[in-house]
Amino acid sequence: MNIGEAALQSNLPAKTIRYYEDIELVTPERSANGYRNYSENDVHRLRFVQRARSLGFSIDECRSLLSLYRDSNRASADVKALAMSKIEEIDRKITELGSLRRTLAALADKCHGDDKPDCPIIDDLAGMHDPVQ
Amino acid sequence: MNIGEAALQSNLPAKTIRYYEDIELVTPERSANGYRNYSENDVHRLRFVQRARSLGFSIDECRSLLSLYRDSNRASADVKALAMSKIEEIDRKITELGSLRRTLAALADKCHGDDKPDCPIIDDLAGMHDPVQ
DNA sequence: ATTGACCTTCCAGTAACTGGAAGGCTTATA
DNA sequence: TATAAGCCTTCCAGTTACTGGAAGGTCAAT
Repeated sequence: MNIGEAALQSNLPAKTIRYYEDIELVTPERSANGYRNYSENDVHRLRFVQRARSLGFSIDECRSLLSLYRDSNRASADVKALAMSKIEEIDRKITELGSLRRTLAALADKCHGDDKPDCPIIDDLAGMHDPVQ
Repeated sequence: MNIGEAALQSNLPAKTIRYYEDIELVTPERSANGYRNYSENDVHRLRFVQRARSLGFSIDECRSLLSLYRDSNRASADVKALAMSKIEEIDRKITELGSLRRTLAALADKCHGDDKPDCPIIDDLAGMHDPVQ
């Protein structure tokens, strides 16, 4: 099938699919007219990548997952390890965002948010020093 | 002062500071020998940016914040609005990451993680279809 | 005079696309 | 048969916020 149909079936923009061919992630055959010709198998792989990407796996991790996917002898432990390290990464990010949020919320809370220039947020960013310029 | 000292005082790599000049975020004078010459004021601005960046503000948002900072007539409401929208953004990200985590954890939980090929994580990514090649 | 630490510019690469231009192919309609 | 719409192609450039490295100039101390 042409790239447009593959895009519909994989829920990915055609541009992205071309990009995936560029980086040799999913490489279709070509039809006589030079159009990309995606097999069912290719579309499976595209969908696979689409799901993995939306779960936060990087392209490189998708590459690993795809080769684990293709390799019927792979151990499920390998896949689980990838997933677990991804979970840890997510936990780190959530913690970081949480502390970011607390800081910002504390600042916003102190700021009266009216039309007067006095602003604790700016003061904090400025390190409580004299205003610039 | 030279860029090295400005780097120390602002807690930013020299490379990054040069980049900030490139994009006209913080633009120092030059000494006779062509070296960048950072004033106290410049360093304030660098620190300001460093703090704002570490709070998750984008470069463009830093630009807005800097001009609010410089403008003694700005309303604190403007700054608060920026902070609040940043907080909402953070909340969205945390929610997203949380649901990602739940999905991955559920998958990892179902996966026995041994040396056998049967793996629910891969099966899910594959959309439970036939394995690809 | 020469080392070493600092500074300069410029070029290229990162991640993962996205937008747009210029042009070829296909299919339907007038 | 002409042509228009809607696909498809490649290639180039831009995005975000830096980071690395090469080639070379400057400064301070020995």
